[in-house]
Amino acid sequence: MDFELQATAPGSAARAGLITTDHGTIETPIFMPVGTLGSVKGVHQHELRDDVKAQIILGNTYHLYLRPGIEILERAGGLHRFNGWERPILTDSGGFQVFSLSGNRKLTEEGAHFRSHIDGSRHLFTPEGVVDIERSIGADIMMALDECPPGTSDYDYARKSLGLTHRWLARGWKRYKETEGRYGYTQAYFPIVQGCTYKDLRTESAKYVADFGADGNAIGGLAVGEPAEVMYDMIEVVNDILPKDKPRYLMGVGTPANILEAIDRGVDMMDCVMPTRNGRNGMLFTSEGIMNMRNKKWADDFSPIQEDGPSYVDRVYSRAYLRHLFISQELLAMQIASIHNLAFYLWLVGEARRHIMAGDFDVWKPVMLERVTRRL
RNA sequence: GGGCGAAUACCAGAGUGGCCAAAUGGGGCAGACUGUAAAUCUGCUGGUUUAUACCUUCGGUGGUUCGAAUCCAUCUUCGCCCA
Repeated sequence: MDFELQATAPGSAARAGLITTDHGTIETPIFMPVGTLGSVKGVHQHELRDDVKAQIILGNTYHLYLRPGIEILERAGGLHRFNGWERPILTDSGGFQVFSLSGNRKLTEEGAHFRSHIDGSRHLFTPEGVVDIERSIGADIMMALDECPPGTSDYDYARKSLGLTHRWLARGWKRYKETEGRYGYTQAYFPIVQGCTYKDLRTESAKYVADFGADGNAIGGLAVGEPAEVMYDMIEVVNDILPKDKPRYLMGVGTPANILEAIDRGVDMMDCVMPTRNGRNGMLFTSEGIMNMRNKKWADDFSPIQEDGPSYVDRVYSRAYLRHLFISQELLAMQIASIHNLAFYLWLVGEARRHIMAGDFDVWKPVMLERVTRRL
């Protein structure tokens, strides 16, 4: 994997770049749709590619390991072959599930002991084992196994957790270096900075992570309950230390506003379930603000979803019709909303990139920020 | 013409003397959702700008009772059955 820094924005830490993988290039800053189980919920691959214009999608190690299972993925020839997505894929390690399935897991030095949320069966994720699984999935970018502590963690817990994440990282990195891609293409391995909301821990972690010299570096453990301003502070602290010539991936973020702020602070890659999950639940993000499509105010609004929107669904379907589909619980409602939201997210980061390269990101961003946070 | 049964909030439907502004479901209104255990979850849904408070409601009218959605009489409407 290769990263070329193409431009930096005056008056900002924002940058534009190009990531090259064996499955194609990625223009940064980029938003990555989440496809936990190997599917971006409700969106066909051709819609993802041609309409949403996704350049890379996510899969999840924990979920894919449980279903369909590693053996099937290996026999399929990896996830790209299995799901028909020929562009890059990034796999999360399952670290976030350690956090979100907190009732069903126990952490030891060895690894994360899980109970499957599906059948209650017991499993152990070690840093080495997760690398092996991600090799089998065949992700272009593999994430290290980490612990993602809640944003409200106290200092002692955060410090202890960070130590574990770092020791796991060293073990995972060792396994990564000892193995190779099993389908004939290369796979990158991204370490993850943790440290909760404590600047000294974030600093320590960023330094520790940077020393591995990985192809890219991630910032984890944010947008997990802490105030947005604290998250922005942490991004600044970390990005001050992470190497400039490698992509920086802010994990699990976020709202359109979060994304603009993250880009402004030098983040290159982001992912979030928000455009798809909130879309399925009736929330639309647009360049004019946020709409709850279940609200009655749209019942007789026959104007397009977004007249100048980046996706065909924006122009073909009216707000009134989309509301009708949501109220009637039609599957199409969730599909339209997912495509629209993803296309909007990709448009947003594409515009950010364009303005970074044009040199007026610092002018464009505050205007856009005001617009995307409106409630329509 | 005769007999039986039923009428409850937007809809369906519990409740058969006080704990009933009235269960439950649907519908409606609004909110939440950030590396997806989520096509999920939460709140509200007679009125009074807030309410553990008051007012108006359970087909109509008139009674019984300290007290009625609940009991009685009668009327109206609907359904079923018999001629």
